Amino acid sequence: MDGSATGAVSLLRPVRAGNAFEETVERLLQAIKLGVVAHGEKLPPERELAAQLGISRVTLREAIRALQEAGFLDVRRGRYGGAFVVYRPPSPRKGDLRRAVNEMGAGGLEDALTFRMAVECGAAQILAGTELTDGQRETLAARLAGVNDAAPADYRRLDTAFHLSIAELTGSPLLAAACADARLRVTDLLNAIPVLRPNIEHAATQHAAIVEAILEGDPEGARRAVAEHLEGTAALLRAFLG
Amino acid sequence: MDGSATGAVSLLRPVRAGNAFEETVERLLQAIKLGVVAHGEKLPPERELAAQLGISRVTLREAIRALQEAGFLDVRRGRYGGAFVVYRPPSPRKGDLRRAVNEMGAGGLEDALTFRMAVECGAAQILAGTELTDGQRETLAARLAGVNDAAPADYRRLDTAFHLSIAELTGSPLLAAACADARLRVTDLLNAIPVLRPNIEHAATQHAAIVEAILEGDPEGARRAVAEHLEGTAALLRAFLG
DNA sequence: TGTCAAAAGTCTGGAAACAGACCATTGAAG
DNA sequence: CTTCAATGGTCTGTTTCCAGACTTTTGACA
Repeated sequence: MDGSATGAVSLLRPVRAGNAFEETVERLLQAIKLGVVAHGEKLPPERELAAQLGISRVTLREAIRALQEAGFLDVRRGRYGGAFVVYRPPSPRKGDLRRAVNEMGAGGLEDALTFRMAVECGAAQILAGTELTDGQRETLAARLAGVNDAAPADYRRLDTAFHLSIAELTGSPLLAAACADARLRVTDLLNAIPVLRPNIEHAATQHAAIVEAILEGDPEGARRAVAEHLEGTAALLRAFLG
Repeated sequence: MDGSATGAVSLLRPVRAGNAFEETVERLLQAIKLGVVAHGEKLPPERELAAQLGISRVTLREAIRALQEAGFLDVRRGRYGGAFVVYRPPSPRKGDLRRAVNEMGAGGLEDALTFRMAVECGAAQILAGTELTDGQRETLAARLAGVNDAAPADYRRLDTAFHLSIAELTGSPLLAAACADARLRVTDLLNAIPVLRPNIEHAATQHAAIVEAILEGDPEGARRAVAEHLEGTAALLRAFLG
């Protein structure tokens, strides 16, 4: 009477995310845009990076070359050489946001926001409910300070670092990966709206509340603070979408 | 001073999950063990399934053959033929659980449980915070009834269906996929412990509480109910681990 | 100023995966 | 009892991807 109950939502999904080359380009681009590898820094050596990504050096090199030709990387040979990030997030222009939303497809925006809400709230709540070591407390404080001291050009990057550190501190790689994934899905959107003074200040207050709740060991409070913060971001996006 | 702030936790992870063949075998096996395709039912036709999985028919056929030789599938030709599931979850034996845990590697158990806690709680909370249509309410009630009426042999399968339907009803495919993934990571563990009467009854009470909170639109309550339920499952696992 | 280690660049043979056409089998329906 | 559509089974050529050996470049350091 029930049959294939689960609707097969997840088991018939693609085994491989298409083409290895394209997937690699995408991944590297995310690392660059997200600031995992900051401007002026270089990617790990090809051999090492290929191993980490689980692809052959040939495929990786094709991806790197594509990014080089697109102006994201500057590749230098010889010892002390490497693939250097040559990219500054451009000032967002009108229409970028709309375009980014369209790229996500129908329902993609709500999906991403819902997903992010679920995993980030969960991470904060869990972290607040665990005993923290001094080292963990310091890391959290440092990341918070990092965002607060950020120059506008670095703001998104350090904001990302702050959010992800919460997930990482839970000690669950799966949860951390989910939060990173969620963040990735909204990066293009966030990069498409300007970094405004009042928004930063508002976010700073909320960030502080999140950290406070976590350090005090208040799971409910931490969850609520993150939810409020993310609601704010979502509202901001919707506002810019008019 | 900050550098590669995010620790690169997620961006240097493998682009492809190894071998397409092995990955496909794994995926199909999960679908079978999880009961997405129940005993006696058949997989979709090869051509269709290959398209859904994003792989070639050749690769899919290799995977099907492997599962056939391992005794999970019975493949019949001709019209009305197909790959029929021939598998009954065996009664768990002592030692199965330990083995399953060891297969997950160090830290894998806590990781999976933490991840599941975060995403399932998030899904329930979000669902409880949205306006539900009559259809959604009915689906939820039906799944709850399904678990309660389940024969022991079907219990895990219908329990899975219940849990996943919460995530699916949020309307966020990403969240649903995350919950499915979380569930998958504990299926082997759950299958390794016996389905005992008192546990089922206890779970039934908790399931009812979850549904009630969701239907009443009580996000906090829904979250708490799911958390309690999952804590119970986790405790059960730990108990069997001694 | 020469050395040399670490990095990118190049090449080749082979394995994995794919696309698509075609064959063989089956059992329900007419 | 014949038909035939749906399904699994097979084959061929192509593309993608890989593993690994080898070459070239570069700049810090002795």
